[in-house]
Amino acid sequence: MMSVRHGLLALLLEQPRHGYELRAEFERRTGSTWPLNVGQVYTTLARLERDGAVEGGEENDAGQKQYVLTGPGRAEIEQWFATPVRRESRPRDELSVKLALAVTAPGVDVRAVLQTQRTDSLRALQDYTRLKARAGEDDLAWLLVLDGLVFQTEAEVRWLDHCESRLVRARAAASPPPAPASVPARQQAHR
Amino acid sequence: MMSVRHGLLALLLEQPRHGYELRAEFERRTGSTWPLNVGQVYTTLARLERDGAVEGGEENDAGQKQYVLTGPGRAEIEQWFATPVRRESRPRDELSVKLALAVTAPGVDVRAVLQTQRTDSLRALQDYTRLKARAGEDDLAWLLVLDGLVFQTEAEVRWLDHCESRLVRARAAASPPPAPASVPARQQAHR
DNA sequence: ACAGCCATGTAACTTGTTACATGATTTT
DNA sequence: AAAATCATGTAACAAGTTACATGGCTGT
Repeated sequence: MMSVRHGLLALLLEQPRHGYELRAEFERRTGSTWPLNVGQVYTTLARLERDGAVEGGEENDAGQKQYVLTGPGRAEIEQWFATPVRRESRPRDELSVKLALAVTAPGVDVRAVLQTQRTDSLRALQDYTRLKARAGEDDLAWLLVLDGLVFQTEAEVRWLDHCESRLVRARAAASPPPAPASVPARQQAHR
Repeated sequence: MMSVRHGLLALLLEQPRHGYELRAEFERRTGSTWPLNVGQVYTTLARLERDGAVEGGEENDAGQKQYVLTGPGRAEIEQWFATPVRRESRPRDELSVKLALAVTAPGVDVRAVLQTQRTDSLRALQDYTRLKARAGEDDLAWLLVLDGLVFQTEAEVRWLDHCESRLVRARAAASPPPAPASVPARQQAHR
């Protein structure tokens, strides 16, 4: 995490900016996915100033309060860019947790959970494709983010399919003793 | 988010349990990825009790404080299973943000960022494969989680490659005017 | 006796997030 | 004049997370 904190630092690496401008830039780059509340920019800036990463003294020609990176702030953001994002440092994946617990929870239809999620993920995929068509060639950052969403969502759908087939195999192995090879037991087709 | 909260509720759906047991079960299902601090189980249980989702009155035969689901708690967890995890409700993806901002940040070598991340992701992929080999066939939940990590990480690597080629294309389009078709400019091969 | 696990909890903190208040400037 | 946008901020809270305190019980 700390995406917002580091995001703001990264924007300040380009030039001094004021709060409202930071929000606009941040949203322009990352697209309207994950909209950023303006209030959060100010709270985050206050925390950054508290930590000595930025300074927010001087005012603009207009009455706008400019924030500038300090030395430690520059070090922090450079460190961020130089360090890979590790999976252990990311928040727990809610979908993984859900499925891991759904497989043994009583009264929970895992197939239904999978199906609901797949439907929604496929719908999301369509949305992204539509957005990509509308996004111009110019906005490189936004295009990359969108591509990332597409890649992630495609992987999610593949994983859901994979879960389903693994579940089927697990149940086949669990409930009936190995069926005779000659009669390929007709699973009940519907429901 | 709320993975821990809902995770605990899901475990309580199976049977009443006490705090320490909840941690053990949670970690067993989701594997040692994202380890769960015991303290967090108790803070989360306190919040769940505050919200009327669980009740933690009775003590075990041993001196263990058992927690049980309440009606509203049951409703909440069933709602969780019935609702897909939407991308908008997930935390901002730190890697997406990083790359979106890296492409225009001055003095930041995007290729280096991509390369560092790719190296780490590939290493993670190896770790997961090793873990999968060691995990028994029995632990279905843990296997599914691991598969999820593999799918996610593979998608990430593909995305990083995709970003690199898009960057190359964008720079080719930006810096030199379209090269004559007859001389298929030999890109420098190494480094 | 000591190490180590079982077990429960609390204090303190971080980041993320929203709802609200307030005013200036610009557009309609 | 009214509506919208620019602009700054604060109060309050949610969820995650860790470090620490405390005690019982078990095996060596």
